[in-house]
Amino acid sequence: MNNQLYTDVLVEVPGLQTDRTYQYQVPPRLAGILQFGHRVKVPFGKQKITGFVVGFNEQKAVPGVKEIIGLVDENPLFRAEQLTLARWLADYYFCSTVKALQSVIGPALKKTAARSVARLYSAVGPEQLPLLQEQLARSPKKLAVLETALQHPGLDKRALAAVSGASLPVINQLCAGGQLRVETELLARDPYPQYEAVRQAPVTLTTEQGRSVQAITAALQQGEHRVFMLHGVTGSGKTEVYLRCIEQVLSTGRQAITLVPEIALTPQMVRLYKARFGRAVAVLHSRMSDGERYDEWMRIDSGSAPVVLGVRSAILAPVPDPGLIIIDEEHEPSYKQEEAPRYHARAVALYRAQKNRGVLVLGSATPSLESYCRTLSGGEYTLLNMPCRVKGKNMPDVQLVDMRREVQSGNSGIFSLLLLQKLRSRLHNKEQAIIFLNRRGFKTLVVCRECGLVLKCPRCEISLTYHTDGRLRCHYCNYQVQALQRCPDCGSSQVGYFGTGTQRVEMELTAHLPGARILRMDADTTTRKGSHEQILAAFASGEADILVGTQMVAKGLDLPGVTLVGVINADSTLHMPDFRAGERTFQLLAQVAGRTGRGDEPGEVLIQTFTPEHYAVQAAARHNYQAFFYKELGLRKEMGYPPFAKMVRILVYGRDEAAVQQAAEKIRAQLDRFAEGLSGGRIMIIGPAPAPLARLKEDYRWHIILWSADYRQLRLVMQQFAQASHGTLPGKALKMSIDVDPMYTM
DNA sequence: AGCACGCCGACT
DNA sequence: GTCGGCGTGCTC
Repeated sequence: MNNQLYTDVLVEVPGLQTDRTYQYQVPPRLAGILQFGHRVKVPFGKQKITGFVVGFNEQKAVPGVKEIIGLVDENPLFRAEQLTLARWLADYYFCSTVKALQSVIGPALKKTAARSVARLYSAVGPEQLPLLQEQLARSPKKLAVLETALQHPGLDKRALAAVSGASLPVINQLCAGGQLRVETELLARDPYPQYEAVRQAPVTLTTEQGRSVQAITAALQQGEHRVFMLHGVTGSGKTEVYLRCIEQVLSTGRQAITLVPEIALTPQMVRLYKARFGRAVAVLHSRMSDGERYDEWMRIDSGSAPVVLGVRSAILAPVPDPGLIIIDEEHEPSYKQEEAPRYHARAVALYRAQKNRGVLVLGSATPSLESYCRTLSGGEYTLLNMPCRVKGKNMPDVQLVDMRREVQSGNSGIFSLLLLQKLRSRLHNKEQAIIFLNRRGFKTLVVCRECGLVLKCPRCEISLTYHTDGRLRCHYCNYQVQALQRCPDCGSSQVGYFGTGTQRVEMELTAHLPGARILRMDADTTTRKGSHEQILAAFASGEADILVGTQMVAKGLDLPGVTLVGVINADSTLHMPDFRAGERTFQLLAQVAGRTGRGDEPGEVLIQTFTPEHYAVQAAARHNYQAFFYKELGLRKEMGYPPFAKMVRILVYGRDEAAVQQAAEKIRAQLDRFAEGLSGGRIMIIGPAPAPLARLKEDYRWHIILWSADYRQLRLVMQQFAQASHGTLPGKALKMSIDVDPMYTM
């Protein structure tokens, strides 16, 4: 259908960040065969590289046009919509189109030889058996094989050998001689073959669930683009709402994508979907083999799996007509890809839903500020509230312990007296407890242990970080001040640095509670695959009294035998040098506070903190999202941070610190020049400053952060910069990354 | 990424 | 005088 002579190819050259296509001549032997979406081998300079066919021409555009060498795959790998999506990604996130395309068609590129079986059939019919017996009188093994093949058609080689008692070479001879016919059958890998659709007794929806389902299905029937924010506390039954809505969208002949965070995509979750939709479900997650993912991808592409359940990258799946996209736990930072293209699955979902007149449902107990503020009056999202737990379970009691008082009364240990007392009573009653250590803080954080003051940058409201040169620095703008001996607020000399590890907690716990059986779960004890589950299983079966762990225990908090959860340092994430520190602390504490007490016993939560009056801590303790939201929103507005602005972060990194700093300074000067030429909304540019993670894997890291309420202006600056730099830096040892809407500024 | 072109220092 | 340093630029 295309008698085109020339083709546009998007080339894949490492180190070359270009959105240009290159024209190649179509050799006669590929005329009529070469199609849009084909992966091809092409000459490029002196090398041979791969590229993707993205267009055709009748006319030569370049005098020295070269010829395509050949096809890499038999079939095209993508359709026009997928290229459009890749182009959007490349444009929005300032990365090369090939890189974006490679992400969009990821699994298709990793095509592994599909598993197949060679089934064997006798080439002669049973009526010829007497004749065979005569012919093969001197080859009893061959005869036995053919007789077996007649009796049991369709065995594979090994089975045929076993049943007939012959060896494999005999069978191979028969195949070669044509007496056995070989049929190759492709096996589709099904990663979850054991979960088939089972009819269940229909669940009766709560009033709130019913209302939410009705609102969403009504929109689905209208076939209009809408966005719903499903704000439901943990245990309010959001999943059932999702399943009902998917049923509805399937009935209109369209498809649904559900995204869940990595840790939530457990076998139980898959079982739930498979039980409702059976083989219609395709699952995509990072622990699958390339082959399994490829098979699921193809089932999606062909339309035979209209229900997609997966992690972040599933938002790129080749679903033909996604009428419904659901993002569960939409606030989770794992939806942001931390390598190019640095996309946020929620942003991609919004794009696809808009383009496709689809419905987007964002579910969370602790919605991101970005999303929730769009439900306010005048916003474009519709809020659906589900404030109650199903079956009338109550939220657990949360108590705050002021650690400053503990210090004042002479207890400078990790544990408050109250926590120790409660732990002892749990041990006595043979109940279990979890100690949650919010460790992801910085040892270099400066805190007054008397009044709880944390030193902050006067310009950025970001916590200052202690450097070994004795100075305190802001990792946003590079503000510096000499380290203080005394607290500037209360004059106390009890100024110290934060940092408590799980090992130390475990040790001190053993000292305080001799005889208690303690399990530790953190990055050190969960290196092996599955060790995470093993530790939780051991704890669930009562092999230990206390489980000590970091973030990752948060998902194991549903254990019914647990009646106490203790949080050691609620503050440590609070004062991370990041503008989202408060939001992340609230989300974490709210999650902890919301997850216990699912058994019959009411759960109890104890949060130790140096700043009990902090709004994020207070709101989490009271299960009050609104209180947190409005306070945080006010602060963001004051500072002009997202969601009131769009933010872009440029990170420069490399082995040579001086070169890194110099390059970062050059970039800053360049950005200033680009920004100067614009009239419009103001663009804030700070840095270059050493990134909070100033050194990572041998590389020194400096960054520049830009933000503006006027996103178009910011884009104009960035577009000029991206064009000028081509995504690369002069000097071989220097690297750069551009992060649009960064989740972390570390 | 490779590989060319191109303009300044120490060698036969 | 030339050989070669790797800075800058291009690859259909």
